[in-house]
Amino acid sequence: MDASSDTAIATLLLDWYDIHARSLPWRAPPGTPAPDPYRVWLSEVMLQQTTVAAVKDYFAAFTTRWPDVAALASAPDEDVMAAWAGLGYYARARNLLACAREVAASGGRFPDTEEGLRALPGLGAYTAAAVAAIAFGRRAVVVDANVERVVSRLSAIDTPIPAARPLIRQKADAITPDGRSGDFAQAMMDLGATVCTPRNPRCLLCPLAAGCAARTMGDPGRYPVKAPKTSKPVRQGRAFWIERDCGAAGTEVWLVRRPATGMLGGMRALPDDGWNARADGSGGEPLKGLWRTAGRVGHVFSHFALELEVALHCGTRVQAMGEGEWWPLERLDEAGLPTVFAKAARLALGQKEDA
DNA sequence: GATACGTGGGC
DNA sequence: TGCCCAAGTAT
Repeated sequence: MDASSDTAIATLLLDWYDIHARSLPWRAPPGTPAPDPYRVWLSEVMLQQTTVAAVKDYFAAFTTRWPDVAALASAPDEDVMAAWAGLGYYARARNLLACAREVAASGGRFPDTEEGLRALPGLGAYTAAAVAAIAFGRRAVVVDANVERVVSRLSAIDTPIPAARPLIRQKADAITPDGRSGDFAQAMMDLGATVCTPRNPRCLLCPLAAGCAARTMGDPGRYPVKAPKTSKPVRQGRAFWIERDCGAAGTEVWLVRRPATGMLGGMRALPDDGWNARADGSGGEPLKGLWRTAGRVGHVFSHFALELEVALHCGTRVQAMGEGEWWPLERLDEAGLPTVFAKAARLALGQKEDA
């Protein structure tokens, strides 16, 4: 593909975007001034490995509660972690706060260059390029999974990802125009999300179909080529649901805070028997007395699956065990439990209703 | 380069 | 139903 056709790709794509751009809460319409860098940054971090549909409510909640970077920087850790609960990849929330505080401490404005952005916590190559392009109009080569798919199809790249990444980046660089940087980046992502989809791409609607090698060869869905996935181990574990003043008004449950790093790091949780990605749980109940089983919940993490037995202890005047807090059942939805523990809680509460 | 790190939706 | 996938980053 020569330079003139590379230019043609950008023109065709931007013309398509002028008509078909998705309207999203964090986005400015095509050709209009860039949105607030805080909102661009926040949305990009939330969107890392996460679907637009899942992000929308969280983005609204965060921007309502913390309208600017100074407000977010001032928020207590536990409030931000709880607000992130359910969105996954919790290191993002920890890095989000660290980044907000770093920006706030250095004057309250985000760096306006890709290099400056890349130095902030939680901003890797993709996010730094995306914010530089979308919020600051900088020319940047923005490569996410959508761009990888579009480019690997345009050029029919047979090398599997991740080995193909340097070539994909080079091809993406070649078609990235000097102007309309933010629009171009978002146009590539919109094309990938709505037309050049992973399965059953809608080539008849694609503005780039005429120059697409994969389309010409007849099987665009074959790209990008990826290495086969390895299967996930299945681990066994137990979680402990401990109530005090069981059945009374104002019943509370014992919650702990997970260590700051690792699985579900920094999140509120039920006590458990130490299950992790590498081993089944092996610890005993944190409290002597009568236990019964509520049942099991299944949960699939990014790199393993868990079968979690939920053990119940319903006592009166239960003593506190180590670090943790008694949490009122009627406010449990505000505790910010990660999904696996929210499932366990639902099971435990269902048992109570049955009893 | 390989691995750890969540979750929900689509087919 | 189970597998694939998503606007990746840190180590």
